[in-house]
Amino acid sequence: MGSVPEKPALEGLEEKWTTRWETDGVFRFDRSAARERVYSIDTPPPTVSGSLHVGHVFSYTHTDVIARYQRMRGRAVFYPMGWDDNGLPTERRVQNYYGVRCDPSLPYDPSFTPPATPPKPPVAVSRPNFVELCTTLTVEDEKAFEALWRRLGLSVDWGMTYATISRQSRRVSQLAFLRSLRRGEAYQLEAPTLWDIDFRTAVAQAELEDREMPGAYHRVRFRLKPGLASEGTGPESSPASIEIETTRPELIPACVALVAHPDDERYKPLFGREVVTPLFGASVPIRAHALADPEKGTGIAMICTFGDITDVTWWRELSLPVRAILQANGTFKPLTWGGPGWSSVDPTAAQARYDTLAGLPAAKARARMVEMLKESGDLIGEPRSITHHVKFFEKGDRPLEIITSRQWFIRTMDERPALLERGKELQWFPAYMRARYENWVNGLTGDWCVSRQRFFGVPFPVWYRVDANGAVDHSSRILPDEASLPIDPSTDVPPGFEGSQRDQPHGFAGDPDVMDTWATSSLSPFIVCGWESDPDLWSRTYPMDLRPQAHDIIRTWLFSTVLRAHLETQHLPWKHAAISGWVLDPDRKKMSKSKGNVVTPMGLLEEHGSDAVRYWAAKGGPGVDTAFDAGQMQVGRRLAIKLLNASKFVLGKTEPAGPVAHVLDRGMLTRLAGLVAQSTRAFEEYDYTSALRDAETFFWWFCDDHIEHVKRRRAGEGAEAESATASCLTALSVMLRLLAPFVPFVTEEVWSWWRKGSIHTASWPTETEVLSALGDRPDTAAVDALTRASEISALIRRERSLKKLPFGVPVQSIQVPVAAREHWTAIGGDVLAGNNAAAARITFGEDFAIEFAPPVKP
RNA sequence: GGGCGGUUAGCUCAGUGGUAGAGCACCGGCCUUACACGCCGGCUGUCACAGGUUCGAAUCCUGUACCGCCCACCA
Repeated sequence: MGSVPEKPALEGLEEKWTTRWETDGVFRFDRSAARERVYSIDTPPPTVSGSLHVGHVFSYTHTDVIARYQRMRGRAVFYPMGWDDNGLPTERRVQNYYGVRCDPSLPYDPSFTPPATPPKPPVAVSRPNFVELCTTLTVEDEKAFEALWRRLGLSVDWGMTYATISRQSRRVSQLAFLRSLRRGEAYQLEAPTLWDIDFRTAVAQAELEDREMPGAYHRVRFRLKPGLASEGTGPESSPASIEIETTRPELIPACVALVAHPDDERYKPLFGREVVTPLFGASVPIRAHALADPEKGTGIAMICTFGDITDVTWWRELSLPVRAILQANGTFKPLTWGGPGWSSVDPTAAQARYDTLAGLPAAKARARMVEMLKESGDLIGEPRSITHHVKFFEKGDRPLEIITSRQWFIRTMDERPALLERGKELQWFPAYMRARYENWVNGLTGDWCVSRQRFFGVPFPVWYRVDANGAVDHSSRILPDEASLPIDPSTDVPPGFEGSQRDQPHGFAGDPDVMDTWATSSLSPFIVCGWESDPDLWSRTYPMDLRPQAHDIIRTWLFSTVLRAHLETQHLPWKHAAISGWVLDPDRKKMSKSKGNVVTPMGLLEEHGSDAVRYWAAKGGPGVDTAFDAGQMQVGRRLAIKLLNASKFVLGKTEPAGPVAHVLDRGMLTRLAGLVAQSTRAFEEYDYTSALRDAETFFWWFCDDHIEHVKRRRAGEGAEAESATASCLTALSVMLRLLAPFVPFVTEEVWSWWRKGSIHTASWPTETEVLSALGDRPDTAAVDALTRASEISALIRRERSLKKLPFGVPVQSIQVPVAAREHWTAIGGDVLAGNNAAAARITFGEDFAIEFAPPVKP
């Protein structure tokens, strides 16, 4: 136990208590707790290569408030912290930070050290060297992140941090993958997939975003080939040519068909006929498909392999051939016209034209193509400028292409009905967020592509046999033992082979790809709860209680976690999902770096104090986007200061404390008991916002109204003074605990003045506990008296204020409204003492009336 | 185009059938032996709009407008 300082202050509380909490192990998870007593939280691992911003401070505070509440309720809180260091953002940061680029063909250089300043152009390093640099840099980032979280007061168990690239994460990711592979949920396929030409990797549907781009419609003429005489209904029904509109004329060499709606009378007679592509002279059929929109363009479209995902649908459903012209880096690949698959009525001309495109990226090829179409007269009119939405990788800079490649997928389409069921089982806070999830599940267009052609990630634990010709036989997989995981097939050698056989005839080859970062993140409950590695921990923590996260990653993290848990354990990974909103600028836009208005979180904490920032954050309820508001932080700071001062006052007299006998004290504690019940109910519904608001309102009322009434009585002696002393102490203890989840530093500080142990492991107050001071029953009559007392004091203060009289001018007489008469004996003393009216003459009447002492002549 | 939220005081937001609220801001007072980083008081509204249900609607229903978000939209 400490003592009450002379001049309590907030400065330095963060350092003092974060240190103490750490040394005392206040937030250490109790590994011996049974499952029923555990409350486990699936913390979002922030991306370490980005920087933390105000939005993180906001949403992580929400989780911490809940964690602290649950801990005080007696739960063993399992609250680990993760770092998402795996994936593209880290790769990009490492490239810029060190001035390197990864070249997987290079051998590992154990003596490599990065240049002091990033060179231009970047120096090429091997994949193992690159991964080392990623690891080095993320460790630095993680330290900075942890420092911020500690300063904010997150009550995580810092002995349980995890990283998504850690050995355990790689092991879990690979193990879950192998299990999925065994069950047939994971499969490999050579198929057209969305492809980022800069990162040179496949991307998944969940990582797409639309951006508005300028574009142009080009009207292009395709000559119709003569049909069989028996098919035509007359010469007038067979035009000489068909006009299509396209925004991507450069893809004409990849055209494999034209398509119109089956009911479109304009094109009905032409289905089955062929056209010749302009410039390249390839014969392609005219086909019918319901996805063709008669309203768009000329109502007939060209199908290319592949211009967009509709092309992929058409290609698949109409069983069309592939004519791929784009390569992985987004440029036109060299090819030979007249060869297999590239027939032309004039191969020489086609080749000459194509050769001017080969090697060009799409945008340049388009310009060249327009020139050629103009020359040949196949372009009708001028291109018509439009703006349209184009799919981008969310981290990418150029539009996605669709490229055929070998990728790993996890079956999701078949699971959609079951996933919708899981979504209904999950308790969402706020409830309407479920709709986001259901929209996403219903809108899925394909299985989840989980492979990425990147370097810093979890490798697929797969090797393939290499045949006699040195070609990789993807159908002949070699899988590692589960016990050997994690492995890296690019450096580890499969059982029964020698390292020298890598990539040799009759040898083996490692799968070159790494997993989508969500393929690891989706396993966060498995990673933290010790799936298949710590059965004891697993049995105490899984399924988890809470997934806190922001709404923008429902389609990625939440969805994929539900999917993986569903596939692996056939149930939900957690009971509750608490979805936080965003922090908005005052102009209602999402706060972002590009707007130049991001405040650094550490700066915020230093300026306002952690409790103050947490106070602001806790005012934003689940799912509610909240404006950044330094004013609210000031209010939070005032609350913290008030807590110091009020506590100092209450603790200024701790004895003698007797039974709570005075009616105002009984009324106050009855009210407090109701508040405790209400706050507890709110917290159980994740409505921490109400819990804060109500506790705060009560606290200010307690300070400004109740203390002002009882302080003079308390300063005296006897049973009535002892009642005041006892009730104020009870109230302080309860209020501090009700506010502790929100303002942990100041409440801990005050607690330390008079109590042993941390307030954060003290028990959450109960209604019963408060009522025990009142003989276990609420005293409603006392609440009535309390209300009367406040009303009369308000009337007196109002008059004093309107007459602009200092407190020092005593009240001479009061006419008390008769409504208060029955309580007056009990409350009069405190009301008069609190208003410098101790000597006033009291009468009773219909209305309130008051007279102050005449001013003293100087 | 589909879905989800929102619209209440100058600002930020509570309030989900019973007399319109809080904090901030603003204005006017007050050193009252916990706190001037404080206290007291005052001002402030067609509860977006239009219909409907109801004895009674900010609240329930229908529609509209606007704001935001998620998804779809590359011919």
